Amino acid sequence: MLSGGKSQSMKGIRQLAEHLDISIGTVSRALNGKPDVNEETRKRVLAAAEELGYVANQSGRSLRQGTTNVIGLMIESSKETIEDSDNFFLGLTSGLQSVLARHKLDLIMLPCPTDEDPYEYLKRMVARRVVDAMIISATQRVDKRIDLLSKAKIPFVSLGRSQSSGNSPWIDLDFDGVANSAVDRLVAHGHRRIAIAAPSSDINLGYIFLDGYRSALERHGIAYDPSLVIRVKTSEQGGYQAGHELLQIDNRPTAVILIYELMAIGLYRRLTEAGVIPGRDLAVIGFREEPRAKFLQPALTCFRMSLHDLGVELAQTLLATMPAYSHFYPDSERNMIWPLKLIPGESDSFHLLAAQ
Amino acid sequence: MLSGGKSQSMKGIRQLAEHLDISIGTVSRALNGKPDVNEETRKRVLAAAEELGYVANQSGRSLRQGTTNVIGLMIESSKETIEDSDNFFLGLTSGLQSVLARHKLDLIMLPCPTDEDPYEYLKRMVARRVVDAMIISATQRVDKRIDLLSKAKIPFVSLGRSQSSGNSPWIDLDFDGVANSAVDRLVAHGHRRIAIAAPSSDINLGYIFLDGYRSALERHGIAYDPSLVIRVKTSEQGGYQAGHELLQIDNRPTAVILIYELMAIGLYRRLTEAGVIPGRDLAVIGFREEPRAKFLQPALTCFRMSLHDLGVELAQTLLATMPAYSHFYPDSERNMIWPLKLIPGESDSFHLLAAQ
DNA sequence: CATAGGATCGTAAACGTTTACGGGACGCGT
DNA sequence: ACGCGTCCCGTAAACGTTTACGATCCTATG
Repeated sequence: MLSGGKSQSMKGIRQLAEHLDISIGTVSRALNGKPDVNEETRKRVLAAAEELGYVANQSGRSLRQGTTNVIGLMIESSKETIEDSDNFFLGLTSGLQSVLARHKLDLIMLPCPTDEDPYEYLKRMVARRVVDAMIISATQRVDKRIDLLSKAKIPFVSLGRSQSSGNSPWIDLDFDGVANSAVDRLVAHGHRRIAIAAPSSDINLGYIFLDGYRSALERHGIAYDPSLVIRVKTSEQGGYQAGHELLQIDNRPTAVILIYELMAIGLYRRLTEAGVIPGRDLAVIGFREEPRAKFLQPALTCFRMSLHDLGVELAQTLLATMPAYSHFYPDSERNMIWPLKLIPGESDSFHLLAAQ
Repeated sequence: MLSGGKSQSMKGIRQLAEHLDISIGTVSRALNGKPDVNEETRKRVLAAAEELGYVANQSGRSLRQGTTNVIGLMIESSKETIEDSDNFFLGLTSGLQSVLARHKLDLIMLPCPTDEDPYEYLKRMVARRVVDAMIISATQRVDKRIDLLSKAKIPFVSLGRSQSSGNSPWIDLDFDGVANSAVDRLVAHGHRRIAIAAPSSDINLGYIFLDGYRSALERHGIAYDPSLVIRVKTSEQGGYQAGHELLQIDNRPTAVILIYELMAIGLYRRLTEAGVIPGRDLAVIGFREEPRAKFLQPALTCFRMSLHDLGVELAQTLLATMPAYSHFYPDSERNMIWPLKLIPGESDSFHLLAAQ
């Protein structure tokens, strides 16, 4: 046949094989780096595949070997977590992909529709066998998704620990540590009435954060005052709202800890409206990398981390639980508390002791 | 056999079939709503499937019918567009999914790694046949991806028109209209020196936006002054930068048009630092839904849109080009300019004429 | 009663790939 | 000459599903 067209429509491995006058089995082995194939012919095969633009059909491959080479990152836009912005996930994917790419694994994001139950959504995706493994975020305090994945024996790692996590792998931000050092720092500056803004404690991070706050107060011999705990959403609006409620507390606190930096923007605005100057009349400490808060004035004292690095760690933790890849990451921790770094600003720099 | 366990491990349609003592073909037809199956047995099948938690293996299904029932949304984090920040994509998916769900189509997001060429990435995904159709964003002024998809006969719609789009479907924001009415409005307030901040014109939206700006000036008999065009990134930093450059233009402009609302936050900050009050000393008009800009003071005059609705429209436009679904959307436009609504604020409310 | 035809179902091929298995060619040592 | 091992390759089965086709049963009609 003379129609050995250049970039003709490439149907499948079969066409590629007869174009090369080689059996289809050999072509497959050549492409997949299997042994038992002459180095000479392997080169020919690879060249031809490149030229004709052949890429293996994913369905056929998955069907045969029961694996998809795809890792799923489930995302949802819940307004109670600090993980629901495009920036957060795009930051993560960068780190995730840098690891996954080494193993020829692809990452896809699975956005759970707002009107669907996350559990049911995940169930569907898992049953369809569209991913080999999962990364879940916005972990709830009790999270059925974890049981589901465990039972289905789908490798996974959750961003955020949960009561449901038995010995399942997770990475969680160091809410406890952050709450503690925030309190420590404020107390060292002379503050005794320290408010805190956190989301509803259905979300585990809210729970842990608050727990760290309470234990830190106790450590300093400061009585826990429930009226200083402000329940708001972790958004800019939430910060505005927090500022509003803060101003109405009698015997106003002299400092406030925010669970999410983004809230600081709203908080500043509300305070400024009321003539209260952040950093002079009220100390503020924030939390988590948030580029949008970068320009605040006075500069926010906060805890930061690298989303990219977190992504890297997540990927490694996940792969370590997958038999086919675990040997690459022999001493990866199954659970991990992700540290954050204090970035001193001026929002909490005034000393009450000196001022009084 | 007595081991008709409840939620035993469900291997496939075969197990389901012999559990029901029905042929595997009938089960398949029953599940897929095909005719030629007794309504009675269909119910039995559906019930059993539900009970045993059977969901069709996606690979087998895709392989057979050459379709995946998955729509891909390609995303990348380029810092030059207005589509890569905050919750743009999460906002879109909400609308997209509300339409796709009706047809039992799933949406996945395909994040292009930052170190990979978007074109190559897309090519890989397409060749693998992992999606039936594509939605691409951050369209470039010339965009090879469009040729690729056209040639591969993969249905797609692009958010943003391009020189490369022949008669391929797209939806684009009404940059032209926005630029025109922004200029109109400012001119009506007496402004003659109107600056504009936009990204590099490799990005098509920058080009179109600027074009609208120029033609509007011309319409009003105002000479186009290149020194009033500020090239910055479409971020908060970009806005800050824009403010900075703006202050250094001699014979300072009295108004500025921003291509992206988020920039307003940075701009306000820079202006305030310099003692220039937005809305009094400089008129500002922004563009695009951006919740973070909601609290700016003075309130930003801007153009807004619903991301959800845009997602709906994108999905419909896409489905209209897919033979299997086109009859659902008979009179869907192939190309569309997405209108934005002017939300008057106070950032441009002062009249130069009155002031002088 | 014969037959047509509709309703319902079973059978088997096909989708594209990977991989276990076996076979041929060749080299080497005995 | 024979046996054995190595290297390379072809053959065919298998993955789970859908669907074209044909078979069976039942009913209505002539």
